[in-house]
Amino acid sequence: MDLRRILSALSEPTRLGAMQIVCDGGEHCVCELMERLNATQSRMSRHMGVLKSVGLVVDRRDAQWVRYRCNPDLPQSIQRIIDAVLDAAETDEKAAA
Amino acid sequence: MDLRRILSALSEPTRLGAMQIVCDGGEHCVCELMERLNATQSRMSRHMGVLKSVGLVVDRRDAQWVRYRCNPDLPQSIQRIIDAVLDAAETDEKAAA
DNA sequence: CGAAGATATTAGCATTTCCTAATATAATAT
DNA sequence: ATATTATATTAGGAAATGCTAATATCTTCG
Repeated sequence: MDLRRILSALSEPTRLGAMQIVCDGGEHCVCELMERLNATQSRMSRHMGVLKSVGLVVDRRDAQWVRYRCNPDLPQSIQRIIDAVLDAAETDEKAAA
Repeated sequence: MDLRRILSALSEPTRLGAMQIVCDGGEHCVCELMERLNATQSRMSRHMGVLKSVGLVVDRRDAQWVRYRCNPDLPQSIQRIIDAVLDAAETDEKAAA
């Protein structure tokens, strides 16, 4: 778990948005993420690749889909960061609305 | 408070190191930070400028020195992120030692 | 005032990051 | 087999980031 790379991964808005979706406990295919985050297929796939490479998410092939979900085995110190960041992101969104 | 810029600021090692020092509750001049973080004057000054511009630290002129300290008025949602990140950084360092 | 110390800023360059467009791969359906 | 759907990867370019070296600013000291 490379803290620097994790923070860097979270600092990109589309990736942060993906984490918000993916950390609801469920699984989400790239096509769903693309649509909800308004991203092209290539961009979305690439961003999910980054999140996967730093260990924040895991994926699983399911027929023609790839299902992403939050990595359930994150170290506690990292999980606390994710929780705090997602909470702050949510706070932001409410303030903006 | 721009979450994206805050995470980006924290993702740079010298700046994270500066946050670790500056968030001990005290004040620290650039010359101290440069020395402890092994950075040139220009680099250190620039990095502190970034931390200041995103609101993570505040500064104060004191004779020929500029004293930096953690911004004491951070929103709680941001403070939680800082705490979690500094904690994870410390965990990392202990693991590496 | 002129020298010295501390900090900030500028200029130029190298590296990284992110994007689009195009192409490749994998699985399903006809 | 071929077409379709979903995803990944590649290539090329634009923009952002970080560094060094040099210069400017501000404050103290003699």
